Amino acid sequence: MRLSRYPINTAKESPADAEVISHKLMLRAGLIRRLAAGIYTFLPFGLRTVRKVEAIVREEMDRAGALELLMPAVQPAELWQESGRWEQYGPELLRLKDRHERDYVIGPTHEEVVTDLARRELKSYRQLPVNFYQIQTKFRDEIRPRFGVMRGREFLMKDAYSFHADEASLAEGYAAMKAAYTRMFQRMGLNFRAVRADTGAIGGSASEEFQVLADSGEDAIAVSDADDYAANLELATTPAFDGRRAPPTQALLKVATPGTRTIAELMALLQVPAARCVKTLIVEGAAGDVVALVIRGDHELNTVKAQKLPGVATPLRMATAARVLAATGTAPGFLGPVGLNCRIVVDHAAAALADFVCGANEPDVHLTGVNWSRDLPEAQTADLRSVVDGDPSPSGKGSLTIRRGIEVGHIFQLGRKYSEALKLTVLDPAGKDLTPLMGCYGIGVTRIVAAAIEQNHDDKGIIWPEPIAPYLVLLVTLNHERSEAVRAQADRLYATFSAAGIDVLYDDRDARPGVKFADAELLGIPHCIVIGDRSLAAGKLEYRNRRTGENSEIAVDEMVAEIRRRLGR
RNA sequence: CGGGGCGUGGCGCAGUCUGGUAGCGCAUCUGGUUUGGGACCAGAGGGUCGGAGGUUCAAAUCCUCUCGCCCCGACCA
Repeated sequence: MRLSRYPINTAKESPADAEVISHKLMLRAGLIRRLAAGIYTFLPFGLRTVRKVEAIVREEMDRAGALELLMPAVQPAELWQESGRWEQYGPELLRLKDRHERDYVIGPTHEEVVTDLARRELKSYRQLPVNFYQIQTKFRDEIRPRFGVMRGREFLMKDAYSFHADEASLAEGYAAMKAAYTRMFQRMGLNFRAVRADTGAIGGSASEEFQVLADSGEDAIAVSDADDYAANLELATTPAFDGRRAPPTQALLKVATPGTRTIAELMALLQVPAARCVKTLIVEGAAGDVVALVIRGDHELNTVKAQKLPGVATPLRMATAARVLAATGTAPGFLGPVGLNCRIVVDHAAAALADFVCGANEPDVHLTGVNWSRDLPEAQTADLRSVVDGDPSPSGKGSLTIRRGIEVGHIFQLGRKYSEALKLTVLDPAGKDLTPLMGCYGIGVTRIVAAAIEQNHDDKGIIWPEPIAPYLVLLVTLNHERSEAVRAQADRLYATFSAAGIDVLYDDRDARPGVKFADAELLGIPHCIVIGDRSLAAGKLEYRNRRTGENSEIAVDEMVAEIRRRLGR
């Protein structure tokens, strides 16, 4: 494409409401334009990258044997009522009425539609397993859309749904998808991890997220430095308390700690590290009672883990101050496990402590030199906290680091949630009804574009990974208005690359060199050829590599071959 | 939904406190000079100051209501 015929300008400044680098660069480089909150137009440059991502996704899905189809964005409410999600999904589901006052939704996901399709088409176990996928526009009315297309309300998603006769087949299909996803993200040149994820309300036995590592990511993940263990912080674990702890060396002591309610205040007053203190959190129990959760002072309660504990209310609710007073006789700030008259669950790390500090269940008093067994009974232990940097990996090898990630893919073993709700059955070999198991597999196509930029940029602009670059080669002419030779040479190269099917962008604008170089860097095309009188006089052209910064002179006659060599084609 | 902030040419902002009839940079257009890292000179177009109502001789500026956007949090898979 010739830039002189492209009407979208780049910008030196980015709009004030853009926060993360990918959003700023996408606006400045003219990849997207905002239409409404979380709703964006993809301009030609942006769309080209979207299409490249789609092509890779499609190739790998097809290779894995999945079948592409295209389902409607607008879906009748009846299906959602049948699955129960009309009530469950909440305000994120965009609902609308047609002219006959019939209810519809704009699909945030397609389990209902694909299961409806399956129950109409699939009759026999012989048709299983099968995996249907599509690349299609989704709408989720996010509470807070942000970061451009990273968390938009309307976005492109690849969603796939597999149907299986038994668990073994589901596990096989799931593994095939995991392998396909791994290949896709590798091909896109992304630095990512497959991380174990909470299955949440959807349930099911396995779920992994594909997280692109980036500081701006909205998810926290724990990554092992010694093997491939990686998990969402929501469920990352570290080895449990093994029963060994240091012997007591201090006597149990009551100390006056007036007004000292926080761990930070306690550390300052008693000159003890937070890791030697415990905090006692009172949460609502499932039976109308309360449960005390004991965590080391430097650790954070993990709500996902805590609410999975038997006897704890779901969702997790902290007890009110009044409830705490009624149950313990004292107010939050001076609670401790010693002599506490309710169910106590202790985090493994807190259980491993000796000579620790805690509240005395009396106002303005704490205990020091507290030891399990000696001063209070051993209590039930559990994994209650979020792991922190440096915790040992649960695999026993290496330690964990907390990283930020952008979730670009998520694979699930769904089980029979939707096949049961929508009464999908096929006949088994004995002629009996069989309710298939399902898996679902999502990829945020437009989010990948933003995630790729988060990971591939410098202070000048985007640095596209070759496989998803909107163009592979950029031709930049310098002062072609004054040089017929420059223009002719550039035109020839443009024709050559075009004929060879190599995506080439031709900056043939009547602009000054500085403008063209700045835009070249902003747009981030991997390979740039500069055609100017100066080098042309010596029979050379200039080659610039956006990623490595390489800047070399190559003979005119060799340039095309050199580019092809670098592109491997 | 709670808290905070912001709405002034396409973009970035000043002007608001202390009312006096809208300005700067970028971008765009015209002419000229320039030409290997976002040129310079001269000129031009473009804004009912988010919207509605009110106060006032006079409102971007003060008051009321309202809409939109952004940030933090809660919520959500």
